[in-house]
Amino acid sequence: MKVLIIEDEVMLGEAIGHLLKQSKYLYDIANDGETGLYYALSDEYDCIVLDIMLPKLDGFEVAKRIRKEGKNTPILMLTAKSDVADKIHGLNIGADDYLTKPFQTEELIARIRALTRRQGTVVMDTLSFSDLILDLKNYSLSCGEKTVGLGFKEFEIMRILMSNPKQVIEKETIISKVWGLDSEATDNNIEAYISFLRKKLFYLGSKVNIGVKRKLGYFLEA
Amino acid sequence: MKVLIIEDEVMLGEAIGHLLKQSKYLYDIANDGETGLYYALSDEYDCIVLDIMLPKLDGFEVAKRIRKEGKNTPILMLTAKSDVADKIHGLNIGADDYLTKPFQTEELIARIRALTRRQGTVVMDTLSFSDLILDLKNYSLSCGEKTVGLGFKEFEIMRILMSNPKQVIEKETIISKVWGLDSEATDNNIEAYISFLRKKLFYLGSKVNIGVKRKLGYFLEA
DNA sequence: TTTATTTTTAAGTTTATTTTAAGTTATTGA
DNA sequence: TCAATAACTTAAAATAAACTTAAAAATAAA
Repeated sequence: MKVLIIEDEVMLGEAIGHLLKQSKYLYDIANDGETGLYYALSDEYDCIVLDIMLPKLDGFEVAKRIRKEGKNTPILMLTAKSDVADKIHGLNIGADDYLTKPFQTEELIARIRALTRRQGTVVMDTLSFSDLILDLKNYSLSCGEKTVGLGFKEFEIMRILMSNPKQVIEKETIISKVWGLDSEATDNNIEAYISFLRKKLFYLGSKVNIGVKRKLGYFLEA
Repeated sequence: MKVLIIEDEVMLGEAIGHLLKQSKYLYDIANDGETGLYYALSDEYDCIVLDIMLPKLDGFEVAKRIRKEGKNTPILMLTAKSDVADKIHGLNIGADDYLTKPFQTEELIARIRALTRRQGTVVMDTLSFSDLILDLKNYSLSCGEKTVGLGFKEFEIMRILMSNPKQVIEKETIISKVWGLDSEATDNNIEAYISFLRKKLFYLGSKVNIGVKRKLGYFLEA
């Protein structure tokens, strides 16, 4: 799960990021409306935390354009004022929830959790493919009796592969979802993790293996 | 948008279908688990409404097999009991949402709408000609039961041929599309790949073969 | 802080794809 | 009919991509 934070107060942005990380979310931060919008449209995020007061493009404008592009990524708006008019305006424009600064950290996390939960649905807490079960709650992968814990990045990669089993996922996609859009990560980074994951699949004795399509990407096969 | 209803109570199935029709959805109905599963695997549906109590194969089993085949079509499970254990079991197996009978019709439609919304844009992910299917997502070519993986260049060539079946594609065109405009590649390069592809078509047992027009290029014929 | 874990880096190794090339077969037109 | 040309097939060589590791660096936890 990945959250985009659009917030110009650097310290606050980092603080939110830190909180999210502790709750096992990935995140990126954009410091102004323009870059924020650009990131938001990339489709990498499961939720967007959006400040209203922003340089270049204010939060309302950002939200409006995101919706205009047909994206319905959940948006949680942040504002300094507890102005009801602002709130209504934001919700009309397409924000999904609203939080007034200053806020309790638990409150923020709770709201993000609510938004990232699939609309009107109970959260799914495992993903499965063939004989594998990926536990989204405690970051473990199991096959029959055996279970192994996965590191953060191992987990994210496995999740991407297991949400689209048998489909070739481009390395590009994996890098931008796991390391971030503007990351320095190279193919070799992915390769190392794929190697780690394969070792774990072997240990688990699973029938599943991670296949590769040269020049393209990776996929799961039974 | 098309929904598959797997429900043995004929009246209920029809009623759901009727509701869906009013909301501009297309639908098919299967009356037992076995046919339901068969339909589900055809990849035509954007959402599946699945009863648990079913003849031949129960809903849990159907869901499990759908996921095992790597399909992640959203599944909305229906059940008569409001049993929590059932609910958890269903979600673990890969259902995306749950609804207890009897239910409000608005509720059903709202949930189906939620499940079909997050799917995003529909992309064409296969090309077909005669008995061949080229899978653009996992770079494979299949005919009936058999499937072979294609390498990058094999795939690109096959894609060009299959997008213009029966039309003669000049070698020039193939070279510039696959190797690049300013490449050093010779006709012999293409010939080698055509040979590889023919071998694979033979292995697949397809009726299709790659024909040649001397001095011009190649084409597919049934 | 120290310790443990995760992540990155980098080099050497392996492997799949791609190219080359030489021998074979088919097609064309003089 | 038979050169001549074009296309076919194949093995083996070359190349580029992917794999694997160990070790260094960074990060989180104690």
